[in-house]
Amino acid sequence: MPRPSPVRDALRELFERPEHRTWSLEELLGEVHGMIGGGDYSTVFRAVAVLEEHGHVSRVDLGDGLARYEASGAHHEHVRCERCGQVAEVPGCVLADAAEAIEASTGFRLRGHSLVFSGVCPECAS
Amino acid sequence: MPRPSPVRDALRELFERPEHRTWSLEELLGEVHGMIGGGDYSTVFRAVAVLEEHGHVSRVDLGDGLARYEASGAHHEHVRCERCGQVAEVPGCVLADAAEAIEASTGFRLRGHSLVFSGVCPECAS
DNA sequence: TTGAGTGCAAAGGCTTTGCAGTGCT
DNA sequence: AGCACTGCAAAGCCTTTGCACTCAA
Repeated sequence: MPRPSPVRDALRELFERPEHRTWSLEELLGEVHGMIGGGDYSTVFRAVAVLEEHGHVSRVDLGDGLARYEASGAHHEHVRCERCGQVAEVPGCVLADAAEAIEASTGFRLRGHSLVFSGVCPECAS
Repeated sequence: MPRPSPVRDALRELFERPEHRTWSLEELLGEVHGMIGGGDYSTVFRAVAVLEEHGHVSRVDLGDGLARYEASGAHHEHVRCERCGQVAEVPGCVLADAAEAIEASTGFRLRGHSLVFSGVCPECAS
């Protein structure tokens, strides 16, 4: 039996929050720090790696060179502002229908996809 | 007036080839080396940066941590094999229709998107 | 005692940048 | 001479790993 893991527990709790957003490792570290008053970058890194292996979280790539993680489950895409980096969510999955056609045309057996829209958010546009 | 740039010229020629694929910096360096017998990683890097600024090529993120570049123009998505890393193209753009709905729901003004499907290619599946 | 969980520090891998040399213009 | 283009080398940034320590089982 594994011994208690405050860091991983904090992360698990974090990812169970109703707000479904993406977290970079640094943001996760900050949250963990606030929750248990400790924690280390590498520990967080390893903890999310375990959570990812167990299917609790998914690593997402928003194209800004940072690894981000989100709770598995409700799948959706993201929009990232080219100017300020703000990330918003796109409700619903736009691609459910496309998958089948793509499998037929490429011969690949699809298992996932990563879609990031980029543009300018309302604040930056004004 | 800029003086001649063998590296950039080679790259421009490379990106004008009919085969429309993505290139990592290392692959580009290899090609350039084969074309003009010289070239350097950083030179290639700066050359594609210029080409990108001028809108001739686009940087694409396939989610494997490598920067890749493709000729601007015909836009399409990619499928990357989770096992061997092979990249295939998805004919047509699946997302033309979705953009408008997304702008309405998020308030972002969209300028682009990055979509990568992942799965298992025919070779790896067998 | 044994090994999972941690921290600290350092290694890796790729991208970017600094700088001095070279050759057009 | 002035400056764009290059190469080489080094700096940056994140991610990932090594190692030694602590503590529950």
